Order: sequence, then C-alpha cells, then structure tokens
Amino acid sequence: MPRSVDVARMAGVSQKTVSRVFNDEPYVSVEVRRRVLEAAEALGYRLNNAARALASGRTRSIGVVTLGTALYGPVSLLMGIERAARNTGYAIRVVNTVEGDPAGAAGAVDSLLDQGVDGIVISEPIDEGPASTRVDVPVLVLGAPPSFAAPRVVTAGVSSDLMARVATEHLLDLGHATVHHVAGPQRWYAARDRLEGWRAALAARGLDQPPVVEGDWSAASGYAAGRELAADPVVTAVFAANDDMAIGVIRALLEAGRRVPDDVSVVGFDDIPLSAFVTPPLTTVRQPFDAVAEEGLNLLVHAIEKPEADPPPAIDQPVDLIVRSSTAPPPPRTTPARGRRTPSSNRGLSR
Amino acid sequence: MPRSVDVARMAGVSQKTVSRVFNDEPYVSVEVRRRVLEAAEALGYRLNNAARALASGRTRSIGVVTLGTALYGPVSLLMGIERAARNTGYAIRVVNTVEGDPAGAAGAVDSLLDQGVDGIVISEPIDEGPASTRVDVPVLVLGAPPSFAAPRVVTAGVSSDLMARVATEHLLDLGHATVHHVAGPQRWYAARDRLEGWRAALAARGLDQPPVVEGDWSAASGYAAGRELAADPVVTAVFAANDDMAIGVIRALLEAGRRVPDDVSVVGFDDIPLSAFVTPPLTTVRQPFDAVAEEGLNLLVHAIEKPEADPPPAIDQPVDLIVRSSTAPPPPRTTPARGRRTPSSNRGLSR
DNA sequence: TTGAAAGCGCTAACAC
DNA sequence: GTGTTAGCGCTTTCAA
Repeated sequence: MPRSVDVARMAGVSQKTVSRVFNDEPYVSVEVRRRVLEAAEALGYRLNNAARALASGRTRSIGVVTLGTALYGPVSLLMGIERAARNTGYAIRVVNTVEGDPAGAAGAVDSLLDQGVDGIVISEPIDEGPASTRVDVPVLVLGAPPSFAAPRVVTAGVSSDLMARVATEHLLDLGHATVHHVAGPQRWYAARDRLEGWRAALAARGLDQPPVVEGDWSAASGYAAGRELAADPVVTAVFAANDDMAIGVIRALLEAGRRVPDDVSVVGFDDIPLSAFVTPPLTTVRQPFDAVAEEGLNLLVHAIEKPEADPPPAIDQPVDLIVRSSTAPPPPRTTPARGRRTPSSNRGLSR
Repeated sequence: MPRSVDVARMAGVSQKTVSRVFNDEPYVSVEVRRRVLEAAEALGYRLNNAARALASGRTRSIGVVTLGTALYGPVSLLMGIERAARNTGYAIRVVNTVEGDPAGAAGAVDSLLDQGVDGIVISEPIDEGPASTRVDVPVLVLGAPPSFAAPRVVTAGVSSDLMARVATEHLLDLGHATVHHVAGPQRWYAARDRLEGWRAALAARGLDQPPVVEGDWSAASGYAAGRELAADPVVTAVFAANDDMAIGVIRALLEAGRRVPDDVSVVGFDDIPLSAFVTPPLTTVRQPFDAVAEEGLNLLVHAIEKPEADPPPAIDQPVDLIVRSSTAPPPPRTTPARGRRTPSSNRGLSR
C-alpha cells in the first residue's frame, strides 16, 4: 500500500503537502495540488484512517446503538442517520442491542467507545435504569428525555405525546364515546409518550381511561390485544401505538366478526409504507423519521465540532394525521356505552 | 485518557506486558495479568483502536454496503450481519447506497475502503455493470453471482429461483391454468432469480409465460401492477416477488371487486412479520435471512483470517412455503382460459 | 515469562 | 505557500 511519502516523492513535494491536499487545507497552489492528486491517482493511494485517527485524536465516525430488529421506526431512523452522517463526512458504526440482553445499551455504548467514536447516537432508547458507563463523547438520544451521563447530550424527536393526542382526538371527534389503547412496551420512552398523549386527550374531555393492553410492537401482539378488545362490545375505537400492532388488532377484530371501520375504528402510528395498502387502509400518524434523524445528527456533529457553542435551535417537525379508511363514526347501536364521563384522575399506568 | 504505559507503570510491568494482557496473548503469569487488569480498571483504561489498527494493519472491522431503505429483506440481512459480526469480534461500519446514486455501490465500497475495513459485505447487490474500484480485501456478496474484482469473493444466500419455483408450483398444483408474476426491479439479482424460478416452473409444465409486470418492491408498485392484473379476467393466480408488492396487488384486486383468494390467488415472498396478519393472511415463502447472514459472515471472516485455507462448505438453507389464506383453487367459471398450453420457449424478459 | 527498541502513517506546531 | 520535526499509542521483533 502506497503511503503519503510515496506520493510526495513522486509529486516532488514534502509529505506534509500531500497531507494538506488530502485534508483540503488552504495554502496549496493549484499546480501543486494537481501534481499531488495525479501522483496519488497513479499510485492508487488512499489516506490511512487509522494513522489519521491516531495522530489527530478524532476518528470522524459516529456510533449508533440500535435495536436488532427490522421494526420500521428504528430502521428508518438508522437509515436517516447514515445518510445525514455521510453528508457531514462522518462514518457510521453500528451496534445492536437485543432486548433482554444482560449488557443492554450500556454494553453497546461500551463497545462503541472501545472502537473509538467521536459521538454516539442512541436510537429509541429504553429505560434501563441509571446508565453505568462513563461516556466522554457527545451523545444524541433520539426520542427520550436527556438523562445520560455524558459531557454533552442532545435530543431530537417529535413529541409523540402530541401526535398520540391528535390521533385520539380524531377518534373522539368522530363521535366515539371513548378510545381504547394498545400500548407499546412501557420500557420504551416512545411507548410511554404515546400512552401519555392518549391519556391526555381523554382527560381533556373528562373521560375515563379504559384499561390499557400492552403489546411489544409486533403485529402478533396487536392480534392478541385485538382478541381481547373484540370480546368487549363497548370497544368502538382503538388507538394502537404503532401500525404493526394496529394491523394485528384489525385482523383479530375481523376474525371476531367485528367490521372495521363500521363497528370498530382503528388508528395506527408511524405510517409504514404498507399501511395505505392493507385492508382497510389504515388511518395513522406519520412520523418524520428522516427529518428527525437529520436534525439530531446535525445537533450531534455540532456538539462534536463546536463543544463550546450553543446548540442550534430545535426545529418543529410536522405532525401529520393521515386519515384513511380504518376510522369512521361509531355504529349507532353502541349508545348504552355512551355518556360515561366520570371526571376521575386515574393514573394507573403512569411514567 | 490513560495509555497503556500508564497502566504498565501502575502495575509495575512493561508496556508490552499490558499489551499482552489486552490481547489475550500467552506467557503472562496469572499474577501479573491480575495486577494489570486491576490497574487498568482503576485508571479507566481502554485500548486505543486507532493505534492498534495502525500498528497491526488490521482494523477488526467489516464494512457493509446496504440500501438506504427500510425494506424488510435488506434490513434483516444487515441486522443478522451485525449480530454475527459481534460474535466474531468484528465491528460493523455501514454505508448506504441509494438507488440511482451516481456513485452507486462502487462509491460506497470506496468510502469503506477509505475508512479502512478488513472485509466488505455487499448486501442484495444490483447489477451496475463492471465494478470500477479495485478492492484489496475479501468481499462477501449476499445473493448474487460472485462477479467482483477482489482477491477473495465469497457468496451466501438461498436459491431464490428454487423458492420462486416452489411458490409458482403451489399455485399450479392448486389447479390454476397459469401464474402471473409481479417481478422486482430487474437490476436486482434477487428479482431476476425469482423471475427465473417462476419461468422455470411454468416451462416445466409446458406453459406459456404471461407478460410480466415489473414493480420496485414497494406496496405502491404492487398496487399499480394489481390494477393492471385485475382488469384481465384470465388472471387467477399471481406470484409477487415480495410480500409488500403482494399486499399491494391484493389491495388493487379487492378494490376492483376481485376476491382473494376466491377469484384470484396471490403468493408473496419473504414472510415479513405482517404477512400473517393482513387480510387475507398471505401465503408466502420464508427467507432464512438470519441464517444466510450468519453463514455469509463466517465465510467472510474465514477469508479474512485464513486467506490460504479452503472456505468452509456451503450450508443448505431451508426453503419454506408458508401456506396461509391468500391462495385457493381457481374459481370454476374460469374454464375458458384453461388448457392453453402452447409448448413454446418464449424468452422475453431473460437475464 | 518478560522487556526494550523500532516503527506503523499520519497530523500538529512551528519554522522558513 | 511549503517544509521540518515530533509525536499519537499501539504491535512487532528481537533479546534477555
């Protein structure tokens, strides 16, 4: 493998000048730059990153801790982060955490730190209690409160709770007496936020909070929840914490002979590409994953490169309720269940 | 940041001994090892990877070129690779290629080479003509013919064509006169293989090959294809190259008043987690993504670490047709279209 | 079993 | 604009 001295020799310049050219530093004449580039090309030279990292103390790479799943949300964020990182010249190193892994996210962060990264992204974190490892690089937490022991922690993400509230209100506005919720696993902040938003929407209208069914984001868990819900004639509207579970719920409802949306309305969350094509097409809330990933990554890069400066202002990401055909007014016969509005402050499943 | 000399000083040994301990090298007494580990712990020492890479010439990392999409197949492979890599002690660096990107996969490979990786995985490659960059590390190509200019190329992947054939035969066995195919983008090897398998199944029974509709893997493209197909009363069986497109096809069929599976049967490919919960539950072919990723990665690591040795034998991954409710015998009235078996060798859309 | 010396290929700081 | 001199923190080689 050719080294920069080889290029320097061939171009008739010093090694440092080669370094200058490859780092886009100023003070290199056009002519010299051309000669260097030519020599490098001829030799098939590439900058050695390990040496560069060792000398500069920076790796120009960002570690991402993600879930080892193919779930649409986390995956979309990961892809968005990769794209944004590429635009800023950072490389991406990925480590998965498996749920239930003894080491957990801390183990993943640790292995990233071992590899050497300039910053860390924790995507869709779950609550694991206090973080154990000391982290000495900036951290971006996507979709969770900034509770991390690091020199610099930034967050990005939409307010899931607000979006959940919009979804619930859509159902309420349609005339449903109440809305049932199929929640995500409550160790996830995202799941908690959605539950909170749902609860808030209900509370704002003085409505009682029906029991919550908790799933694990999978369609299978939604299906299981749907079977429970289908058995209860009071249920006319369901808000599921993601589209997969919503689809599972619908399937269970259909199998139980409850029509969607005629008998029961269902709203999902995420707007996965499939949601427009399932039967019935799903009313859902669109998450701006790409925008969130990009904003977050820019924040992180800012924290890495300008540690002293103030972070850029947060951008308000758009909240979109996509109304399709899985929601409708409640069936007329459901009246017995109506009007039950006990102004209570039931706080069972609280964060 | 503490360095290995600091640990050495504190433990009262030489720096080299610290290095020995952290590399699990032999010839370190138990007592010394303990002292070193203790000192390291106390100091919060971590091995500096850049220095290690520079000195050893190996990065212990593997680069993965993947699509920037949330498509289930590619994502599952990526996750599987990450897991397998972690088990072998390699770190993962990810670079996306966006379809239509001018640089293409070559650009991605290039940036990986710049970063410095010991091996490269190309997941679900598309045909871009001859590869431009010279690659000097082993390459694993997942799901494509090994046509790459690298010192060592290994491949893994199931025979999509065989699986496509099984899917098509399932439909034929049900009594359908022929099977239509909604293909994936033909630049993808995976898409070509499936088309080939479908064609082979048809040819084996002396059947004519109906026109192919090409999609882009998305449910939306499946929907578009489905509208075309729905307009043709001859169509009673459709094999889509992935589940997303199959779901789009079903939606279009349903909207056109064609029942599934009563009027038209549809088979998908991949067995995405949702496919069991859409309506009707999808008959599909299960791809063993995890097994493929793991086998491939082991092959790659072998090629990295034992360049001279023979590669381990290929493992036959299981092919599973998952029969659910989107397939059934053809409706009785379709008879006019039956019995059309012109033994021809139509080779329109051939590779 | 352990240690000493010599780089790995680059960037940083400064001189010219 | 360009070159010189030191390291960055490890692994390698060889010696003890």
